[in-house]
Amino acid sequence: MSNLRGLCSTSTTSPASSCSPTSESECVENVDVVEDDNVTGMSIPRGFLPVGAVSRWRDGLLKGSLDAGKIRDTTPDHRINSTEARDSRRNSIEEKYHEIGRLSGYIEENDDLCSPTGKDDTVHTHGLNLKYSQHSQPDAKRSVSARYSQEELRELRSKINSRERRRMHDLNSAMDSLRDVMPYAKGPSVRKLSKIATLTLARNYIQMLNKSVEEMKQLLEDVYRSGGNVGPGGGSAGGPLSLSHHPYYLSHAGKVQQQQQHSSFLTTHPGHPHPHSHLTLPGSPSSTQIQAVSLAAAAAAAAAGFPQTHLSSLQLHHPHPQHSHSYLPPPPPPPLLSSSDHGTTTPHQSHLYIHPPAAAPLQQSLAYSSSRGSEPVSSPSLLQAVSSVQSTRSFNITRPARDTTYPRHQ
DNA sequence: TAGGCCATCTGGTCCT
DNA sequence: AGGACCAGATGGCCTA
Repeated sequence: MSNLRGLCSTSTTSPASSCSPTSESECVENVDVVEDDNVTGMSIPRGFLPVGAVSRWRDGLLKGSLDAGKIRDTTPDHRINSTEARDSRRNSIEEKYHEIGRLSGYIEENDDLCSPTGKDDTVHTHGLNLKYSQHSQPDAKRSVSARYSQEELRELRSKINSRERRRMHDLNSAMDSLRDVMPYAKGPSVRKLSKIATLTLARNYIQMLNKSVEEMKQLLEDVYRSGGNVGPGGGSAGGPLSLSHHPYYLSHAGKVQQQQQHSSFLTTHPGHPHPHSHLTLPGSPSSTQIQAVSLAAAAAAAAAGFPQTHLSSLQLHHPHPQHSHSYLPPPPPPPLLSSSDHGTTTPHQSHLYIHPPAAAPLQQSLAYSSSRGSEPVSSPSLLQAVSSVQSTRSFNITRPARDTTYPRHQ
C-alpha cells in the first residue's frame, strides 16, 4: 500500500490548493494520523485531510478510477443526465468502492490522486494521456503525447486547471463587484444574491436607471423650450411646488436643505424660511425649471431605489395645462426579477413570481434593512417582487447567510 | 430527500 | 502554440 501522505505535492500550484480544501483552514493541520478505512481497509491519512474530506477523497478516488477506466461504470451512459447519474453513482458508490479496494495498485501508480475532493488539482491525465496517446487520434493530437511525457502532461493539465480556476475566480470577483453596487442590503444575515439573480437584478436596475435618464432628458428639453416664456418671478408659475409635499422630500428634507445650501441653482425662497417650504429659483424661476428640479430629485430618488409609487404621486402644480399632468406616469416598472428571467413560473399566477431561492436574498435584504431601522434599499419592482413572493410562499428570512466562501483555492 | 447553487475538472473550440 | 472561453459532467453543501 502506498503511503498517501504527501501525494498532493505534485501539483504545480500552491500546496494549499493542491490539498483541495473547502477553506484554507482545512488544510492547515498535517499531523501524522492515519486511520484505517473500514470500507476498503486502506489507511487514510486523516491528519492530512480536513473533516469530511475522507468521504470526498473516497468519492474522488472513485471518480478517478472510473474515469481512468480502472473500474467499469455499469451505469448506462452516466453522463447523460447529471441527476440520474449522480443518484445512480451514489447508490452504487459502496459497491464501486469495494472494487476500488481491490485495485490498490492503482493508487501506487497514480500518486496524485490523493486530493480530498478527487477533483482539485487531481490531475487526471486520462484525458490528455489516453486521448492523445491513441494511435487513432489525428496527428495534431498525437503530437501532443509525442512531445510530452506523462509527467509533462500532468503538469500541463494542472496548468490548464489552474488557469480555469483563476478565470472562474475572476469571474466570481466581478460578480461580487456587481453585487456591491446592486440596490439590495448586504449583511451577515443576508444571503448574497445568486449569480443568476445578480445578473437579473443588474439588468433591471440598469433599465430603471436608463428610464430615469430618459425622463431627465425629456424634462431638460422642456426646460429649454419653455424657459423664456415664463415671466419674471414666475408669477403663479413659480408658485408652490408640490415637491415640498412629496414623501421623498419630506423624509429627506434635511438632505434637500443641505443640497440647497451647496447649490448655486437652488435657494430657499425668502418668503418661505421654513426648510420644507417651497423652492424657487434665483432670478426668474420658471415653473418648468422648478419642475426640472423636482423631477431631478425624483429621478435621483428613483436611482436610489426609492419606491416609484411615491414618485408617481409627484404632481406638479403648473398653470399651463400642458404641464398640469404628472411627469412621471405610473406604469409599473419592469420587475427586477421577472419570471422569464429566472425561467420559473407558476401557471396559476399571472403576476410576477420569483423562484424562492432567487427571491430569498431580496427578501432578506428588506428584512435586514428594516431590522436595522434603515430605509430599505429597494425599488418598487423589488418590493413588488418580494411581496409577490410573500404572497406565494413563506420563507424564513432570518436564516443565516450561506457560507459561500470562495475561492477555495488561493 | 429533492432540488438549487456552486466549484472544479475536462475536452473542445476559437483567438492571438 | 498557448491561452481564453465555453459547456458538460460531477460532487459537495445547504435548505425547504
